[in-house]
Amino acid sequence: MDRIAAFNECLRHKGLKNTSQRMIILETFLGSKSHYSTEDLYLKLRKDHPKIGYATIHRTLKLFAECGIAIELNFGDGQTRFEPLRANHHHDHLVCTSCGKVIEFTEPQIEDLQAQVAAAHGFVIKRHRHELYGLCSNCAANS
Amino acid sequence: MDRIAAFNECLRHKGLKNTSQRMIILETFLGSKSHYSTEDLYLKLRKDHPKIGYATIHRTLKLFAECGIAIELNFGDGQTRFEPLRANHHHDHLVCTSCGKVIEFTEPQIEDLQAQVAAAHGFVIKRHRHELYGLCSNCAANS
DNA sequence: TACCTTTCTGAAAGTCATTTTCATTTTCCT
DNA sequence: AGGAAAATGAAAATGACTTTCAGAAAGGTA
Repeated sequence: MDRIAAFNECLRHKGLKNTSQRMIILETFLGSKSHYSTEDLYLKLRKDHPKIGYATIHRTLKLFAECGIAIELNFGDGQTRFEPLRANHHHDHLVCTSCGKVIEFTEPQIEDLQAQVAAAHGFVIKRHRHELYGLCSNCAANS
Repeated sequence: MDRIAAFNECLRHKGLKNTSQRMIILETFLGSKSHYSTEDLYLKLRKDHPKIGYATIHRTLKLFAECGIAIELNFGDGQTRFEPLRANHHHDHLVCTSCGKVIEFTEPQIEDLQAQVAAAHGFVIKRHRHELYGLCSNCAANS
């Protein structure tokens, strides 16, 4: 099941309706590797779909997160960003605090250790956030 | 050097002044294990020091972070929290999404792996955020 | 100690991302 | 096709945080 089908499934499950706006937003959202804020996506969509309002885009991004189509990211700049989620492709982030570049990484050993830590405290983990902030190779070289 | 002395040192270094409000806020802040939001600390201080304003408390908490007395935490609930920082005592967090309980953990192997990941991408890490969200043992048992 | 420049403070106003409201439009079940 | 339920978009509201500003306090200097 691709992500568009998964979203439709989620809408049906929640008793919500499929609208042209939601499809347009979903396709644009999936068709990029970016980490969109509502503002980013609003500006991008405005070119071809000037009638779609900011509130609708924000509501829809939150809905994507609820449906498991996207995850919310917060890199501490005051804006929530949304990232398209690929099934079975969990990853964490390296964030350059100078140029804003974001690199994804996966480290199964860290995942294992996390699970051990949680188990040691009796926690049942639902999700986690792991972000490394610093300078990317370019910015480190030029500073 | 204790943290009060370190704070005074930082004030002097920045050319800032030591005021009674800053000392009151610092002592209250250090005298607790909590993860304070500005609001939390404002409400707590209001009992004994009703004249200290919200803005002063928030400015002071930010200043603590700049001076390395505190770190800013963001658990995704829209409020920034500040945690007193002990020298040489880095840790990460387990957060219960049901009751709000926060447990600190340390896992040196994870720290090592992080450093390896960063090095593999040429990143120079300045700080990181690692939070595990789920249900604490109590909440897991009662759900 | 008295002065005086700089920084602080508190209240109120301002920002800004996000959320809600509400009148109208659209979806989709029967 | 008809109609209940949900969605939309514009505007207003919210809430955390930040800034402004006039008076107060700190702390260096003479």
